[in-house]
Amino acid sequence: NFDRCFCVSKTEVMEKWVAEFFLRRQQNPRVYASPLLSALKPVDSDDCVKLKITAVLRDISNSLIRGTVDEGMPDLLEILEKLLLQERSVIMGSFKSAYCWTAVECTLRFMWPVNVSDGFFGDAFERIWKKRIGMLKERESDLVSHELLKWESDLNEAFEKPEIYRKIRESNIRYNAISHLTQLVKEQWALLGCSSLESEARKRLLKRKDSPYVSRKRGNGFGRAGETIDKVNEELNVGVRREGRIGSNRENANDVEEVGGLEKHDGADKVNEQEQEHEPSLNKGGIKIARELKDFLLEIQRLIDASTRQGQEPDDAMEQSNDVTPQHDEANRTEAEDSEGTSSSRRVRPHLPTPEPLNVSPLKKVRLERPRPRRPMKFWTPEEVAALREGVKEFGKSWKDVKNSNPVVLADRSEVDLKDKWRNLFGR
DNA sequence: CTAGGGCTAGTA
DNA sequence: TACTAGCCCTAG
Repeated sequence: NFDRCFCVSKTEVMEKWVAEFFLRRQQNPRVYASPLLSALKPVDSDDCVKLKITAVLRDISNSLIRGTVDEGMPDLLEILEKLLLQERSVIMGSFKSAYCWTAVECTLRFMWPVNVSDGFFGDAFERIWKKRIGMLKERESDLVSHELLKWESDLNEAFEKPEIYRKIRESNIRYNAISHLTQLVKEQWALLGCSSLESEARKRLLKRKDSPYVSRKRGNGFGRAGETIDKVNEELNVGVRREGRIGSNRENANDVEEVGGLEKHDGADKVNEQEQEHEPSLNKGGIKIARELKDFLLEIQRLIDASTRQGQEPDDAMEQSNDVTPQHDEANRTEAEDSEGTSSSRRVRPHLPTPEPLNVSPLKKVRLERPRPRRPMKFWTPEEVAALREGVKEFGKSWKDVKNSNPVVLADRSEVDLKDKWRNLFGR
């Protein structure tokens, strides 16, 4: 499948995989879905719907991690709804609840004054419930639930009855909103199944194992993988146990938990738990899958290397990649690899150069280049000491404030210098 | 950002 | 060698 993909459009598939890889990672806080997707200008195909869903989920997750539920959230949810409909998925109850509580929370943000007429509650109601939700009603969206309509009438009533306004104003809507959103995101991540790279690795493994699942149609890597993956995992785990050399017994305890598990979780503090769902879970399918995935990634690496360095055709690189530096291969092979099929044992680990250290901090960069020369010794003038005394009298041992209290006289002294001088003057 | 230990150059 | 003033480093 990999080969075929590369015949169709190598870079396109690669871009999608790279985008998907980044979107699924929680650890990179600088990845924001929209700019990443627009940078990759993905074509509008069925494949892309899943990638777009991944992107929207990443945005929602990021928002939840920051703890913000603002009016960008209903936007995201509406986009997600459209994408799910494109995929002909059902809009689940959890989605409706999440949308409802988000809408309420967005309105509640404007209910901070004690009286209805003092704030922007009216504007918010108009904007969110009349316009936004009005449009949902027009197109008969599934997001318009009974719950939502109930809230609409309650909020409407709040204009007339101060006690209802007060009651709503004082309720903890935010908690519910975050809980439902967290639940929604968790479910949707689970429904997305494993990443394209991971499913590709699994497929390749199955081919090699000559499994009955090989002939099964599994999509192109961007299709839904939910229930088939479960079966595949089952098969893999059975295989692993039967072979009895990869994956020690303690790993089997984890087999029960699967990618598609949708157990109920309520509570805003669960945001990070759902993030684990779409992270690569290498203890499940076992070490073997991990190795497959790694091999596969290394193949991509070689491909990129070959095409960028020598301007070679990627397909040629693929062919050649199977027989290079055999002695290196031999040296690095483990017991488990030895007992595998020949096609995999012929694979080699490319010798990659040690990456240059990333000097993110400008301070660190200076330190790495050479040790900073010592500043020349400079005795304190009486003016400086006087300024220090004055500053301490006013601000205490807040050296930053002391320095700011007389920045002209103390221009040559750092906060640490002030502290050191004070220590010299009045002992430790 | 601060506190506190440690280092260095100068001096008795 | 001991002491001091000023500067440096780094944990929290």
